[in-house]
Amino acid sequence: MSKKSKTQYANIGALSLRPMSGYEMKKMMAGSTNHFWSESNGQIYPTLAKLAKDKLAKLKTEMVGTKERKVYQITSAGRKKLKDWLLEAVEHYPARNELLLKLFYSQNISKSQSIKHIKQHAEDCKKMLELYSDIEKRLIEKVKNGERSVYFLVTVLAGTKLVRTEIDWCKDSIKLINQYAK
Amino acid sequence: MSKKSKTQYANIGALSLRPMSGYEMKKMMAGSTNHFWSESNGQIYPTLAKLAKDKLAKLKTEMVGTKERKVYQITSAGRKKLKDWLLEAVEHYPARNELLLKLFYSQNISKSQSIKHIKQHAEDCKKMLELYSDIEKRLIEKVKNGERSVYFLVTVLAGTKLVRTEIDWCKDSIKLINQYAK
DNA sequence: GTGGGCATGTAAGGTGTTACATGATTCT
DNA sequence: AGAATCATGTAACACCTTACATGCCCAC
Repeated sequence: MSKKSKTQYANIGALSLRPMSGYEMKKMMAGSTNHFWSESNGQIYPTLAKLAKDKLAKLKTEMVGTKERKVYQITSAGRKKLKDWLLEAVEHYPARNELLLKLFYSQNISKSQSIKHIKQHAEDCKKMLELYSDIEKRLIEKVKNGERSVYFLVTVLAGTKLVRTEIDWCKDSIKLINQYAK
Repeated sequence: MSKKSKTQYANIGALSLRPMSGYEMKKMMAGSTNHFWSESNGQIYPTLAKLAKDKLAKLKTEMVGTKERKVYQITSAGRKKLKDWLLEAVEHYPARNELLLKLFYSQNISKSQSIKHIKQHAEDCKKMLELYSDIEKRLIEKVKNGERSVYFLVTVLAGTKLVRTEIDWCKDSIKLINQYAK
């Protein structure tokens, strides 16, 4: 059996911020937890239904014209479940990184080819850094103004710090490869 | 359908270093690619068999006493397959990080509780840093002595740089949470 | 003699993605 | 009118891990 899924908790967590529909949850994840957690529709909708079945969330169907909109609201049992999980020790996922895997075996190709991948990665990181930096700035302001966003801030800080390091690593690696690879 | 698996390439890659049995490959991965790529027996053995079937590797069964030992050797078709993949653009995996997920929703618990997770993570990182640093030192020596290990070095460098950054981030985050969380 | 490392493999089962199906509403 | 967005959901399928099954060999 595989490692216990954390999807359920990611979804109760989202509902702990405010009541939401599946569609909104998807958007919300794409906009704020995307760099460390994201889920597809194939997970969100069934999980939300199960949450309601297990009384961890309460379903309220709103009508938008003739179209329904299913808004889920966390229950006290749901909050309890979330807290219990938050207190549990963090489990580690074996991370996979295809760039590093390719580099590890790059003796088999020319240095210009392997450097191309690294340069591309640096570009990608720079784009992400721009994005995260803006969010970071706004969150720092919010936190200083007394809003309770420290926890959002620390997750974004992880993003900015790590991509900055990756950009550094790209530079160092290119130098090393240029100097020492055949 | 899910993203195309890279398992096959990880295994041909390993065979590009030297002929190996499944058992050795497992050990080898645990010892050197573990921080960015690892595989279980349930993947390695069937993949190796398929590689032989597809003529990407050649199987030689050695006898150790009465016990067989299946050593796989990369073929030229295998090398070609590996090179083609090495030249392809890197695909990104959506990384999941349970610590960040927990922190994101940690308004729901006390700051001492959330800080506990971060401290634990810092400890874990420090252990990894020790481990990686040793390997890094040895590889730097090798590279300076003209051995072709630059590519191994850059992957280890990614490890050390990133965990160092994570340790920094832990410190910063603890401060921020202490100062601003309720 | 027994525990641990060597060595190969399979079965079961959960996880999660992609792609599809469907249709209303709103913006250009 | 047509495209984009809102909105919900399912089916098929690949992927990967865990756990098990099996048995030899060697050192203590």
